[in-house]
Amino acid sequence: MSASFDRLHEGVRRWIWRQEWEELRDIQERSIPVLLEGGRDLVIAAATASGKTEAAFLPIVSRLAAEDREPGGGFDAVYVSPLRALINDQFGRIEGLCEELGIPVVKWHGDVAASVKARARQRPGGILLTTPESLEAILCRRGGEAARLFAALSCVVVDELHAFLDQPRGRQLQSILNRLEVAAGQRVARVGLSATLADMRVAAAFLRPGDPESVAIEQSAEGGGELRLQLRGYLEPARPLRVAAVAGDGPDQEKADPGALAETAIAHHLFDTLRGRRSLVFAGSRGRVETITAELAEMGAALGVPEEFLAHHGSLSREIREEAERRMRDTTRPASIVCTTTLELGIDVGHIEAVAQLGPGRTVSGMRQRLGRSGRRRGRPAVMRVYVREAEIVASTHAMDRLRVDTVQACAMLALMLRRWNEPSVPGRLHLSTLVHQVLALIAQHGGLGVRQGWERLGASRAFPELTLPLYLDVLRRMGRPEVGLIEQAPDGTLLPGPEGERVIAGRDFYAVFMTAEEFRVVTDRGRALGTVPVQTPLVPGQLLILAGRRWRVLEIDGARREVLVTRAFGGRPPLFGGEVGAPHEEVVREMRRLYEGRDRPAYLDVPAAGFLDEARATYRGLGLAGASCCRHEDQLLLFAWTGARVQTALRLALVDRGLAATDLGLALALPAAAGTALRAALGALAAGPPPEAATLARLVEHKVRDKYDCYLDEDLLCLDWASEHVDASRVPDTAAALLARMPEDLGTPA
DNA sequence: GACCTGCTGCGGGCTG
Repeated sequence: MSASFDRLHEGVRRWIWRQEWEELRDIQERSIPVLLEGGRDLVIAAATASGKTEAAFLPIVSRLAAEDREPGGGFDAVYVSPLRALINDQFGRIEGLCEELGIPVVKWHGDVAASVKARARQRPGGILLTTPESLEAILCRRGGEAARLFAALSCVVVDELHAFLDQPRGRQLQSILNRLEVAAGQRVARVGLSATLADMRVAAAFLRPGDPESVAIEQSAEGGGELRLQLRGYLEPARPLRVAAVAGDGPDQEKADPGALAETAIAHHLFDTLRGRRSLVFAGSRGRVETITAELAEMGAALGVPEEFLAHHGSLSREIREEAERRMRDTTRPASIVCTTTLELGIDVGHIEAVAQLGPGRTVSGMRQRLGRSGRRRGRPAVMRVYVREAEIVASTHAMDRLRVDTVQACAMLALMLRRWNEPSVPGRLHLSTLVHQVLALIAQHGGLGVRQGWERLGASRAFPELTLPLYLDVLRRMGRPEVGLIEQAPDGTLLPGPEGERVIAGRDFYAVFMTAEEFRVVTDRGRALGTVPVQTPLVPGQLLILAGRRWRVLEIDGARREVLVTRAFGGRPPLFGGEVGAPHEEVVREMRRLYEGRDRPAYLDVPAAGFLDEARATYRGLGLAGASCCRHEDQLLLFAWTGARVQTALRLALVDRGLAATDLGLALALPAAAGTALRAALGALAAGPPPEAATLARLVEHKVRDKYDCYLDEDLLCLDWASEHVDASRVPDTAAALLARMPEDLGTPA
């Protein structure tokens, strides 16, 4: 077959023959030599379904088979996945191969029976497939056994690596990787698998924070197949007919909602192009999944055709979601799923012909990940349609709406995706909530922790790369305050759990570093679990509700059991899951500016979308933005810094700090029209001075508690942590100077 | 600031 193939263990080669593979895939050829040698960290980047899992496990299993390890001497390799569903998928793929060679494979996550885990603990060996949270639980509950369980550990494989980047969960995993190496008493090779990375250095830095240069990188050359992109525009009429609303008639009232007409037109297009095919529709929010799926289902019902559009998101029950996934894998009949980010990761839903995305979405990497789910078979194009809605322009339309921000943003993101750009990692994030968690976890694992030992594990090890010794000590002092009670100090200096710490560590949800909101379960009168709604959702009996793409009426609410009983009905709206969209990355904003200033129309725009882009450029010129940083719109000044969220937040807070009422509109800051002179003075001062202190600016923000253990931090620590994520103050002077240089002389004339 | 993700051990009752 090939040189790489010949180097594999005989049993592995036999298994490959039996699979009737004609050749090894490109990424497998490349990864096998690196991993057969062992010891080396490696990032494996290749498209979905390109054989990444085998690229990692063929050589790892080969090595284990050749070494003939002592049974029960500890797990030889650990596979970490962000999803239980992925562990179940991978178990099926690895088990057959390992069985052949007598290497045990054990699944370990929340759904696995305690008896299976007990057996694995008694005779640990082979490959352990698990989650970060289960590893956390093993280390915390069985700290004394960790050395025995992981004594033989030679390799850790992290699947869907990009899902951990920049997340509290990723920081926890980095700390756990370090704790595993300490337990093993040796350096353990780290292997990361990902489909969507554009910048391999980010992945390398995640995998081995102290020494990213040493990480090998293998990228597949395959996957440059044909790409079919379209951006479709839909016009939102300014005054939808309100005839039915006057009559007060339930279901029809929905049709009078602003946006319902464009939404219906989008649903019609989805129905016409996707029916009879296999596709995914990324709707952007759970609420929109529900309304679109319900609309598609009703179109099908009106035509009397079989149901083929299914809903999939995080508030639907496992039963409903797995049913949709099974239906997608059934190749005998067509089906499409309307989903949120739930189907962005590698859950197996079979071959997908086309992908649709509603709205520009939040990130370019998300867009690439979604596109990657289509056209997975060789010779098939990847198809993606992006749908945007824009309001009809009438006399009262706001300048920001006339700038057609969604259309221009979607254009910019598609352009950046085609240039293979991805959002980089946010530098300098502290993750103090996760640090608090890891201090408690280390105490739980070892039954106590020396102050110095904690610093070695969390700071010096680079598990928290931005952590300084003084900040670490500040966090410990805060955790030890009597009113916080997370930790106490024994006479010899050892850190022990305080009363609150005992309570937190003993809790069932200690192992996860993210929060879960309280929810009601929604059950049908036939006893079927549909999903959950946030407890804040205002619910009364008789109320109408859309869930799982169907319409329901609430029969009864059982507050004690946190359960809502529903029956089939007509009308209704989705539960209020809540939320707004944030600003895109700076590079996206820069690309948007290039689009406003350019003249060419990308080929992938349909006629209405091209019209939106023309209108956007006309507005841009009309507002004088080609030469000016600021314009007047009615009673507002609009300030365009073209910087992206973190610098713009710093600028806004610096202006607020100087008494100016600045609000963030996404692409621009808005100030009262009368503030023109004061704005000029404030920008002058900011341009001349040193950069403002980010943590001081954060004091102006009220709701900074976001992550699970933020509630234990004081205002000072919270400001540092919040600023490290949301504020880039270093560029405020330059940005202020640039704004000032392009400030028009006369701000008094309305645009 | 959208979306998503995870989970132990024990005691009591029932079955074979």
